[in-house]
Formats: sequence, structure tokens, C-alpha cells
Amino acid sequence: MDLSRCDVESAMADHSFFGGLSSEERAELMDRGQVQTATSGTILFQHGEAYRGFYLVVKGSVHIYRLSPEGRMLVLHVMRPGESFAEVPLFEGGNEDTYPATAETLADSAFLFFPEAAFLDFIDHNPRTALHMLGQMAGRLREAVRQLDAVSLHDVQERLARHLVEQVPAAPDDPETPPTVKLDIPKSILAAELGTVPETLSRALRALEEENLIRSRPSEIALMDVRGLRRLVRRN
Amino acid sequence: MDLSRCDVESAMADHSFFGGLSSEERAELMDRGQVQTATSGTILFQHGEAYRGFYLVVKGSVHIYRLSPEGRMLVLHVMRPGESFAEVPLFEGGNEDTYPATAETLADSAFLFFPEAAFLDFIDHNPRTALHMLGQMAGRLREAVRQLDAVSLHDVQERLARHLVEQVPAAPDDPETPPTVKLDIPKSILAAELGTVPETLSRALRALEEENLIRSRPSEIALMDVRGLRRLVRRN
DNA sequence: CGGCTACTTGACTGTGGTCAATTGGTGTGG
DNA sequence: CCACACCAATTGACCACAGTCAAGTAGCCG
Repeated sequence: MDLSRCDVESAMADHSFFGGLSSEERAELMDRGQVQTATSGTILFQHGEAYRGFYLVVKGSVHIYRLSPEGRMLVLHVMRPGESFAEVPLFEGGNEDTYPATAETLADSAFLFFPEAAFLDFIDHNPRTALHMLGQMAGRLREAVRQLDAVSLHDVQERLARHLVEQVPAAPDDPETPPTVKLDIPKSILAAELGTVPETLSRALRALEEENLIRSRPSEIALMDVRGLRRLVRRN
Repeated sequence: MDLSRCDVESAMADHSFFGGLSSEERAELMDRGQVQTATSGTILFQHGEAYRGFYLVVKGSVHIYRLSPEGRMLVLHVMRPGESFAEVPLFEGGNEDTYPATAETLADSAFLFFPEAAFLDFIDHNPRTALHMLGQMAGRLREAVRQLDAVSLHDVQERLARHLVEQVPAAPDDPETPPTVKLDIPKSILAAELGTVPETLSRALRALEEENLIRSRPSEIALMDVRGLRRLVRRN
């Protein structure tokens, strides 16, 4: 897999937290990380496994999920370049030192992997870092609450509508061309992100299309009536 | 409402994070907080309101919840003495400075309230604090993931069984007396904690009772067969 | 003792998950 | 270049969990 040092640097710069560091700090951090690559469909770690460290996505994508006993999948998050994941066990008291979910690549991907000890050591020498991490964690927590709200208080159509309008910039770039969401992941993963199954997602798409709110194509969805979609989502 | 300084100190000592501070640090922090009291049923803040600060429960209890448009309630957490809540907006970048959920007292309660600025200032002078906060946040995040898993991947009976066995110490204190969960909150709140409604909780309790797994009394539940309950929960 | 609230029970319904069959789109090999 | 094969996505038929509405019961406080 081809992967330049430049790609790694750009992923770190994009990162919501590493991006806030000085370039010297970033360089030091990069030295502590190990570049790893994985082909599509590789499981990086599984729910319950002993913790080793966390990842920064440089290239490709990863879905973080949990499985029901019957094998149904709930996707907690799809991680893309510039995002990091699996930091939670870093900061918990040693009592729980396992991955809280499973991570699997959705495409050929590259990462910077930070072993637990190396990163904790970095934080010791850069205490300001902890505050940035706090910001990151807080954001994730709010996100988790929203997802909880969605799954348990809203039906699939509403969740889908919310997901779509969130993918689109608040101010339309061109009032005439309908904004479009490109699907870079299989619909089965999108379904699991919404807490449902492909069959139900399929029906929800058709329902929205019949109300002329969207136009669903194989790998992209045009939002024909953003205002109408937002009305579905209103009332959070 | 009667409330001694001693109660406040003991709540802080119990707290998973403040408990790790030195007594001098704790004293300084206490000076920055304001004692507040509220009668049962008081709304401390509502989802979407501008952020003011966070709370430490000294006495009583509080449920943190979100409402569906139709008014159904999802309880994210019930906070008891020694626990703190609403820290999330403290650490998020200024973009989102609102409470992510609603907080309402379930009984006459007392708090230590920390205004945003006062606490951030404290952290500046006690950088080690940030690490403890990180631990706290990480734990919450894992908890949120578990709740998400439960709500979307397990039925009400399983969720109830899990909730019950988690309330009980791993090692039974007396192998003959069945461990008992005391209900200090209305069943309607417990229902909302499980992501359901009182009617369904009622039926789930009856179902477990008919399988001789529990014995349900008006305000306490005896776990007659912990092993059997755990079997329901197994497969997380 | 009366009235209020919390809880329970019953009957009904709808959303959405499952299973099975079909379609469609893509890549490979003849 | 077409045909087949494979996997993703869709559609249809079915069903069950759980939410709603309504009525009834129990427990508690005034």
C-alpha cells in the first residue's frame, strides 16, 4: 500500500485534537505512533479484547460497532481520515482495560497506531493535551446522547432524515441544484448506523422518495426538499 | 432545608473524581461552588438551555432525560449523592454551549453548583484535575455505549434483567437470602431508564416473576435466581 | 373515609425485524 | 464482448415486540 509521510501529516493536521498542537508537538507525537495498514474487511480489535492502544485514521475508513447475540449490527460511528478512535480505555481507571466495541475497516486503510504507554507518556510531558482530549470526549458524549435519543425516541424515517440533513451544509451552495449525499459506504452499514437493517432502510428511502423529499440513486441521495426533511427532524 | 457543611464534604469525598483530590484542593473547590437546594420535581435546566455550570449531588436524586416530540421520556441517568452531572458543555469548544438534556429532581435535594468560569479557572490552576475528568468522561462514554447497545439490540426483558443484576454485588453476601434491589425511584422512571413505558415494565416484571427469576414487591425486587438472570444477560 | 396518584391489566395496533425470493449492478472468465 | 456468477439491494409476506388507550386496582395522604 502506498502511503507517504505527507498523508500522515495531513491526517494529523485535520484531526480535531492533534490539529490544535504545535508542529513540534505533532512531530513528537508522530514519532510515538506506528504506521499500520489494513485491507478492507480487517478487524482491528474486537469488543472485550485487552486494550493495546488507539488509532488515527490516515486513509480509508473504519466502522465501530457492536453485535447483538443474534448477529445484528449496531454501528456507533464510521471513522474517516483525520479522526481517531478507541481512546476511551486510555483514561479509565485500570479496572476496565478492554475495547468497548469492535472496529473493522470498510476499505483499504492506513493508520497511525498509538500504544497505550507511549501516549500516556506523551500526555505526562504535555499536560495541556489533556484539555484537548477532554473536548474531544465531551463532544463524543454529546453525540452518543443524541444517538441514544434518536434510536429510542424516533422512528427510522426520522432518523434517516436527520442523518441526511446533517450531511449537508447549513447554507446551500447553490439554491437550484439539490444538495447530494454521496454514499461511500454500503447501505447495510448505513442501516446499522441508523440502528436498523438493510430491508427497513430500503423501505424508508422509498417512503421519503414517494413524498418527494429525496431522490435515491444507487450510490448517492439527492435531497430534493431540505426544508421538508428538516420539518421531519424538527423537535430534535 | 437542613444541610450541614459536613454533608457537602462527604459528598465530595464520595465523588469518583473529587475524591482523588487532596483535602486542600477539595476545600478550594468547595469555595468556588455554591450550595443550592431544590424541592422534588424541580427542573434544574432544560435540554437546549444556555450553559451556566454543572452540579454535584449532595443529597436527594436527579434524573437526566430527553423527551420525544410526543412526550415519551428517555432517562439517561439517575444521579445520586456523590455524583456530578452536566460537565459536558464545559469542555466542548464554544460552538455548542447548551445543556444536552434536561435535569429534574426526584426528591428534595441539595447540590454544589459550579459556575462554568469558576471551575475552568480551577482547572487552570490544577492541571492534574483534567486527567481525573478525562477518566470520568471516558467512563460515561463507555456507559453510553452500553446503553445504546441495550436499547437497540436487546428486548425489554433482557434490559431489565441486566439492570437488576448490575445493582447487586458480584459476590452474594449471604447465599441463602436472595439479594434485593430497593426502588428509591418511581417505576415510571425506572421504565424510562430502560427506554420503555411503565406498562411494558410492569409486564416485563411479571414475566420474570412467572419464570421464578424474581419476586416483585411494590418498592423492592428480590432476585430469586441471580444465575438465571445472568443467563438472560450473558452475551452482553 | 374519600380522593389522588402510581401502578397494573387488558385489548388493540403499528413499526420494524425476519425469512425468502427477485432484481440489479459489477467484475470475471470464456 | 457477451454470459455468467456473485454480492448488494430491493420487494413481498409474515409476525412479534412493545407502545397506546382505556379501565381497573392498590396504596397513601389528607
